[in-house]
Amino acid sequence: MSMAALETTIQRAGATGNIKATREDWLKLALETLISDGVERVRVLTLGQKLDVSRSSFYWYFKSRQDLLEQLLDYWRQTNTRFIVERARRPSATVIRGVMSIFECWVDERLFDPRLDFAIRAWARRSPAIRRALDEADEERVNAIRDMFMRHGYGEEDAFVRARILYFMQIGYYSLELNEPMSSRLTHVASYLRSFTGQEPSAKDIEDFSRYVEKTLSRKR
Amino acid sequence: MSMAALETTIQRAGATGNIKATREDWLKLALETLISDGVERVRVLTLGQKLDVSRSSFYWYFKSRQDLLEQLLDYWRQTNTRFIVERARRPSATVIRGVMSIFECWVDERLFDPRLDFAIRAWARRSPAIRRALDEADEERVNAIRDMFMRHGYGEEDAFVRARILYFMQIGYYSLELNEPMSSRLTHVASYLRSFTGQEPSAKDIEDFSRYVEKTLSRKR
DNA sequence: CCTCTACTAGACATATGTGTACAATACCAA
DNA sequence: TTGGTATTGTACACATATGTCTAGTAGAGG
Repeated sequence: MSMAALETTIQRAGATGNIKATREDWLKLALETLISDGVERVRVLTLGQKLDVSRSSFYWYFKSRQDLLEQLLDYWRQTNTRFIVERARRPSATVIRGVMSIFECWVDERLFDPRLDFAIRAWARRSPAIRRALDEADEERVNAIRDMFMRHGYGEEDAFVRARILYFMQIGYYSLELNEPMSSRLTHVASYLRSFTGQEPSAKDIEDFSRYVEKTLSRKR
Repeated sequence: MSMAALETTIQRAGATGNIKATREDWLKLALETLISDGVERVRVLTLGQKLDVSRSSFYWYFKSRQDLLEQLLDYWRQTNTRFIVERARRPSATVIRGVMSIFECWVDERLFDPRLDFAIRAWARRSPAIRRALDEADEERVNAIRDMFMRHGYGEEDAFVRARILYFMQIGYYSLELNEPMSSRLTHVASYLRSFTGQEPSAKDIEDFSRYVEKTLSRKR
């Protein structure tokens, strides 16, 4: 039995009645649909068909489609921004190490899911409420990175510009959806660290980062 | 009478029958809708309502909704990539001037429309055909920028990385939709030129670029 | 075993979308 | 003025979406 199936069983053991799809099943599928297809495709009917469950079940767990969408936004709020800010605030011996901390988010999708972020960006184009939430998140992220640079002695203006370059460049990278293997991406790490900090990374810096990435990939999912 | 209204009159004078909405009216509105709301919202019914015309007129000009969408993609293909490549190929005395040529696309929406590009990116997530077209465009753009760096003596690997940084950073900037006034953006031009080329821009470089931007903004639309 | 409860199915009402068939209309030219 | 042609309107058929109401049903606990 797979982990996912096991979890589902555990969830269902706690429940009492005639359950085919749990609230979590609906939420998880909705999230996957948001990520891969965009909000427009998050539809009660379609989700129900995929879960092999009548639409009316949906209305037991959720007030309406809008209710579901709001919970998807909450999920994004509580995940994607939090880890970037946390990593940026983490104490570091050098700027290089500080930037490396943030880089961890770019190589570990459990810390930052670029496809979810993109889906929210597309959503924000048509919804002022989402737009506001996204602007707040972007500002919070850039500010956290800027503060990291400032802690390492960069002036406020310089730190701000460097934070922007680091963050914008990464968002742009994700926008292209290149699907490069991690090995190719790693070959550029030294160049990026040099550009972003203006300082030369040591061999040990690069080595430690490679080791971190390897460890992360091995215990993936 | 406005320019747009005049053009419309001229167009209509050439036509013969009972015309309320021209083929160009449909295309233009569809493009605007694609840009501001995404493909999903480009709908025959909705467009017809906005043009105050029955849906059946649409089927006179276009075979189907799919037909219209393909023409929107063609429009994007023939505009957004062309000018970047053209500017990147343009002969330049220094790298700084070369990068400045490309920067012209980032400040003049007639050369590159970031919102259209973003709409195509969102579209590509659900359509393999669009995905292919977009990958080709991204590669063509990066290669053109890389070649520009190589013409100014950068090694192939270095030129490639610099091209990516320049391009990714700009796509990321547009993804955030910051809506900064041009004056704020201009204050960072010297820093960007320095980062992207590794060389110091002259006072005249900055001055010339500011003048170009001013000229561009004044004759806008 | 029986009942309560948490969930599910199916029918209904309504809205919005695509695409087709054919009649109606307005303008130009003969 | 008369007719042809290019465009548009109306009506129809069908698909897909949301949300509500009501009658079930499966399984845990008494």
